[in-house]
Amino acid sequence: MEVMSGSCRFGLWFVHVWWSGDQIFQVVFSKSTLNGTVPAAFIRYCAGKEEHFQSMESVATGYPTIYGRIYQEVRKVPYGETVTYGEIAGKVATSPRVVGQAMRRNPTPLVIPCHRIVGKHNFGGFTPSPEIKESLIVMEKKTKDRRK
DNA sequence: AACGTACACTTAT
DNA sequence: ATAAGTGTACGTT
Repeated sequence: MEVMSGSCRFGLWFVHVWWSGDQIFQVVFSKSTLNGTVPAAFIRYCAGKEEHFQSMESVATGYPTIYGRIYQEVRKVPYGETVTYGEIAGKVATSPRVVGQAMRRNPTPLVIPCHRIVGKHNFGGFTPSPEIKESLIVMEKKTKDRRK
């Protein structure tokens, strides 16, 4: 199938998505828009709905390296919650630092919710900007609380 | 192929 | 506050 691309709004940012069917190849945050459509799940998520991207699959979880297993673990952390780099590291028998690197190179944020991974003593980073990470966490917490 | 460096971390001084 | 330990990727020999 042909690979599609497009973007949708998230706050001051746009999220660009390259996908084909339920395969997600890449998602990047950008200040500028990009013509085309994105899967409905992204639109729902950006609108503040609780969205688990359950039906989507990221190419990254299939990586044959340790990154693949890290991404699979990260996918399991639930909407509105956060875990530490160290906890993920423990599950796949590697060091927290490696988890950090895997997050930095994550080709598909949101589908693989790297924004829910924080440091034990600090917030951790996010590319292109930690502000995004923070607003994602805040947004998720808010919608989760609203559900109660 | 080897080597050095850079990290979105953690734990112990 | 600082240093040492850590694993992987990546650029440069």
